[in-house]
Amino acid sequence: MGPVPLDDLDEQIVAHLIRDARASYAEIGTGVGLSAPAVKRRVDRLRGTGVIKGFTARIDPHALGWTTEALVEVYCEPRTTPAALLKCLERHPEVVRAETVTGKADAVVRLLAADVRHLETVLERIRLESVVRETHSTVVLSRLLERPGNG
Amino acid sequence: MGPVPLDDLDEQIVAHLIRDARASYAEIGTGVGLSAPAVKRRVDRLRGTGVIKGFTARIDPHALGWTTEALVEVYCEPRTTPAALLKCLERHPEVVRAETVTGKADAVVRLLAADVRHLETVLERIRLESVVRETHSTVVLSRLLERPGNG
DNA sequence: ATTGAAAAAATATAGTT
DNA sequence: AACTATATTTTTTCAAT
Repeated sequence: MGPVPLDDLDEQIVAHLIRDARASYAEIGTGVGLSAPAVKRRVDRLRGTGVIKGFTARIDPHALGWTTEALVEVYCEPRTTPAALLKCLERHPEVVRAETVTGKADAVVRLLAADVRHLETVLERIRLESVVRETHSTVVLSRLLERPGNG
Repeated sequence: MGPVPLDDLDEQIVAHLIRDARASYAEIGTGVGLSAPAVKRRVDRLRGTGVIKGFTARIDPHALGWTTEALVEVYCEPRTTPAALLKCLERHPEVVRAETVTGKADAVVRLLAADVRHLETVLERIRLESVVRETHSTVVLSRLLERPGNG
């Protein structure tokens, strides 16, 4: 699982797939000066080595009426394992992302809720979890910048 | 720009595309009991209404040797507009995401760096920006949970 | 708004340099 | 490791219900 070296062609192919994951191999090939089968071989290899984890649709939650996002610092009870925290968090569908962090908090959790009222109920639900000691929330006002792929 | 209502079929199609953005229309159609053209029409409509913003490849930064992620609270100089902050942040390719937030900080920025040394140089660069007054960083230890699509 | 059929395009799998 | 050619699959278009 060491660092996988990408040549210029791989980088261009990855960049193209980040921009448009449904681009045809032929289209990508035109851009990088490769035939469609050659592009496919490289994409297969990039998936095999784990560089490309998969392809996903980017959804606009606002268009669906999910207007409220929050970043929540979660403080856990002593001796809570990451696995236990994960098991607890994945019970809540509003949790869109969670990662353990350095600092006072144990994890930062991203929540997506329909509105502030919904957000409040989610936070209540999460604070009821036995492994959660405390939560500090900040509400997201607007997305300034988003670079897909890693974002 | 009001909330777009999705019926069950739309929801299933969106869910399928979040799981695999390169799935063929025929494959999606088999899952939801629709013909390929019918699926395509719905996907086109979902793109038109902005529900689907696009399709992207999910990259594993670790596989590429980008091992260090950080969440940075950015405190701006008084009267800094979001537009000015954006203009400043997009100059730094390590900024993967940025959003304005409630609370003491003005924005939360996600950074992706090759290593801690690289992270340090990025933070120095950002702190040199005239609109930035202060930064509080926390380093990401591990991704616990990630639900693609909105994540 | 979906279906079905036909045309066009893209993909997978060869074999070749 | 990449190209060309070919068989197969998929996408797209269009007419019809």
